[in-house]
Amino acid sequence: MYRAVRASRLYEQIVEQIEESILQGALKPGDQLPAERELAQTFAVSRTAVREAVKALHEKGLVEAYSGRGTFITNGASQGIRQSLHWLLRVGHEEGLAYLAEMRAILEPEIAALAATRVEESHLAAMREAFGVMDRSRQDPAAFIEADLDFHLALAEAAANPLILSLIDSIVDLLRQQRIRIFHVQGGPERGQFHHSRILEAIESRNVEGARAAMRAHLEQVREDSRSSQAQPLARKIS
Amino acid sequence: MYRAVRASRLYEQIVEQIEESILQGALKPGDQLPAERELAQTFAVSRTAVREAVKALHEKGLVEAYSGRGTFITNGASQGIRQSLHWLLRVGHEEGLAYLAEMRAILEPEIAALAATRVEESHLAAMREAFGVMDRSRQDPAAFIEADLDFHLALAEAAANPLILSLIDSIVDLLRQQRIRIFHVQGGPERGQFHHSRILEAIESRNVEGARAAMRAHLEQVREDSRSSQAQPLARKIS
DNA sequence: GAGGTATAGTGGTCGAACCACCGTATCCCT
DNA sequence: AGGGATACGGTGGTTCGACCACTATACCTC
Repeated sequence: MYRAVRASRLYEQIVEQIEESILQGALKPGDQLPAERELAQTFAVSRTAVREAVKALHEKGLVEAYSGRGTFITNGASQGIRQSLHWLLRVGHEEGLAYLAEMRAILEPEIAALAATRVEESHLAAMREAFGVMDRSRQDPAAFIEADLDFHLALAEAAANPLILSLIDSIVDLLRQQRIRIFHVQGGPERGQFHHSRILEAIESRNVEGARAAMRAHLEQVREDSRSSQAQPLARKIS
Repeated sequence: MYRAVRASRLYEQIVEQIEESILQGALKPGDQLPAERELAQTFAVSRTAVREAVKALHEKGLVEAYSGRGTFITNGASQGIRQSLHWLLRVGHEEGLAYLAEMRAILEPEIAALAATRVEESHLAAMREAFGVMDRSRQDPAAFIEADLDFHLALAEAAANPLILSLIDSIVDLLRQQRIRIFHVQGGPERGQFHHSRILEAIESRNVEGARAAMRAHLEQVREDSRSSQAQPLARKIS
């Protein structure tokens, strides 16, 4: 059944060494990686091997290469999660969005609860800012949705769990691309803002149970709006 | 701020075409990808470009290459999630495990709840099997832990949400590597089995609230055992 | 028939060369 | 002296052709 593990794979060793350098702090996000030709010399391997290593690092989201400029370290460690979810969504087609919504329904209330215990002033400021933008953008779907996602992202940051943050970051990114627009249901933004304000208030007053309940109510409303917008597909015309 | 998106990147186009083939069903898991030299001819590019594409697909977890045999399609779409979590854990060091535990604490009770509504006989069989193995392995830490993880995995499968399943699958895989062993706390396995049986019963009788509560209680116990095992680090000696 | 041995095909690595692109320093013209 | 076109060096992207290590299979020998 099992096959002997081969330690070989030259480029993997290079990947590990570079990853180690990042972990040690020798390479920080934004730093430029040495040129491929130089790395090849350093590791005493061909440039091909180095390129494969860089390619792997790129796919992991640890590095970004710009032709003519160089390769730079990024902090997009959640890149891989985003891509995986993206793929799972593609193979899942329509049901995929339902699964994504279900996952949100599980995560977000607890995120709100965590946020209520750990929130700091900077997060509150970001949330208030996003809330304000939404208030001013009831006529601008794109801006409203953008701010909506920012709101949820700030909330996830307040929960202060990098793993969960990465997950929500990926989900938000997917929603941004899919451009869910339950938005145009009659009175949608108003109802959304009502719930947002309740969430914000609960977080501000460190009310754990209140935050959880408010988020649940919010998601419940979004789900119902989503259903009714499917019933009248005209509302989906807006890009 | 933004930079023009360059569509170029030859190998990315190849990646997309192959991904498309997989989505269309022309390539199914287990199938062998055409040889690199052949693909190069098909796409009318150099073998190098093909290799970079294959490398990218490999990093995404869509493909597995064996030297001397060929490259095969895999169904490990959650590979990327695993790697990302693995990386986030590495950069997070010690706290990482706490964050992981927190995420589990959020997900698993809801998974149990979902499972209670969707479970099928095959999942129940898998869970009973894992339960039985644990019962017979109170003296064998490795086997017990393995079965424990299987139990939680079967539960996640019963929840019938592929996104969540991928996540739990990744988390379980990480825990397997990290070899958490709260196991050796006095009476640990017995307490664990008590909770497992309660969870199993709740799922069997489709008791949503009961399943959620039982899982919460289980995780709570694990957390306490984990704390006390840190207090007496001797228990960590077992590999 | 059982054994080992050639063989052909696979992915992995190498090296050299060329391309397209970018930033900058330089030079020339005004 | 100032400002804009230009040349240059460096970077990643791509190509080619060759060789290596490995694997499975077919063949050949005993």
